[in-house]
Amino acid sequence: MPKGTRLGPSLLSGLPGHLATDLFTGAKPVRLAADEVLFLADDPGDGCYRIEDGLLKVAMVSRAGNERILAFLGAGAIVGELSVIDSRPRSASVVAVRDTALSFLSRAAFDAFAQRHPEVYQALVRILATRLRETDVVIAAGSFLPLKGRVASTLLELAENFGQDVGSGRIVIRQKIGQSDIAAMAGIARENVSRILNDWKRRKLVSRLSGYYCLENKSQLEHEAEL
Amino acid sequence: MPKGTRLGPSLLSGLPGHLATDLFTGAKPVRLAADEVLFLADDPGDGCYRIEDGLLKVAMVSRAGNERILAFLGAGAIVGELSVIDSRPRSASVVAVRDTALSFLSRAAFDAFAQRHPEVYQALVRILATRLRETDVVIAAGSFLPLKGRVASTLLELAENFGQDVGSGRIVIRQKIGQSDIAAMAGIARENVSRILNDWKRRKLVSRLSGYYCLENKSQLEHEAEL
DNA sequence: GGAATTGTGTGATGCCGGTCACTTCGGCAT
DNA sequence: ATGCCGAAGTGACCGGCATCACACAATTCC
Repeated sequence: MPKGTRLGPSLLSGLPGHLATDLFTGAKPVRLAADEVLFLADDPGDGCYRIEDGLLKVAMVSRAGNERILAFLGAGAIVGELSVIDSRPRSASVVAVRDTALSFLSRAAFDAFAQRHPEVYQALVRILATRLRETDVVIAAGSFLPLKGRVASTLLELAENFGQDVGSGRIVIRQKIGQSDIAAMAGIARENVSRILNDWKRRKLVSRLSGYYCLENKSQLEHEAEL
Repeated sequence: MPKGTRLGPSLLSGLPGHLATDLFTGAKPVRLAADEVLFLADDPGDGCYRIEDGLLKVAMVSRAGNERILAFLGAGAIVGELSVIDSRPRSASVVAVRDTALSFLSRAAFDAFAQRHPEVYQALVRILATRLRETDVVIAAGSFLPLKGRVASTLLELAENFGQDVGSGRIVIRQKIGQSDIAAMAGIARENVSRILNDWKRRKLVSRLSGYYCLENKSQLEHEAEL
């Protein structure tokens, strides 16, 4: 029997334990049903949320209706902090992928808490730094990589966040992600994701395990993502 | 005679006055000649810099040698903070565009100061939030906009940072930016920048004022950048 | 002041990848 | 099972943009 279940650690961008619980005690619970929107880009924003349970999708939508997915966020992640920090409108839209439980923290409450516990800023700085590095990688991928590379890169990112190692280097992505989601993350057409994924299935780089995508050969995928 | 010289405010991402001076007193001065590199992506990083004077270019370079410019940073800006925050390697390369004077602050010095003045974290959070929003815009542009749109968007970004209003809505970009720079910022081929810019010259959207590009009609450009 | 170097303009060519138009599959409810 | 509907495969086409290959400024430098 293989080793089993290790959860992606820092990549959910959570705060260190006690801080999170302290900060969000008294936060107002919010529930979202699947496909319900939390907020839209350009909405005014006066608070942030912590994901207690469920899955959210962060995306930008063009006037033409195309969407570019910036991230999927799971339990423990903070979402909507930017507006709390700089009081500007929301920079992206957030929708629940499935039923999700959140805690809402108003800017006022945050500010009050932060006044008493300046350490939150330090934690926030770490979170933002991580996000910044991630988006830099996305920009680099979009600039330099051809289709395959971007898909590989996307798959690896998903594996980081939602991967579960099931022995001999095989990693299952334990979320029902469709190929249109992958397409929107990589910023390419859905049809091409199909073609590429099939090619990789034939070459045993990925497989489908009861509905979930599974990386059979991570290092080879990493190789596809280079240059 | 027109109004003249107003400098782009927050977009150089500086810290509020007294903090910056306090934080960087005792920082070691560093000088870079034009085209000298400050550091390269993946270098280990153990400190950050403040730009006292001059101009730096932040870019990522692909294995194939193509470069994607993330930002130009001028006096007052902080560069290299990410590595100070999370102790990871530099996320991008930085080169001096012209002779530049910097102050170097080691991570140790930063940590020590931050311990005594937790407000720096709050300021840092603001800076990072701004950067995050900027890169989001870049991703959106890269995802949704056609060539012209990206060039327009790039020009407007430059105008934000280095624009000087010279009356009747005309904005001169007071830096010697070549069209290969614009190309690398927009992530497109240099030749196309040439074609597009000429088209816009004919249509009186932009002009060349003694070697500097000048936006004749900002709102029209903004329109080109939409959808 | 010319030569060397660097930046800019413009056409011709080709290909990557998006779009269209289907077919086929897979899950889920009747 | 049977039918339904959304997701996944696949080919044909075609257009936007990179690339190549230069001519032509415009600087910089002896």
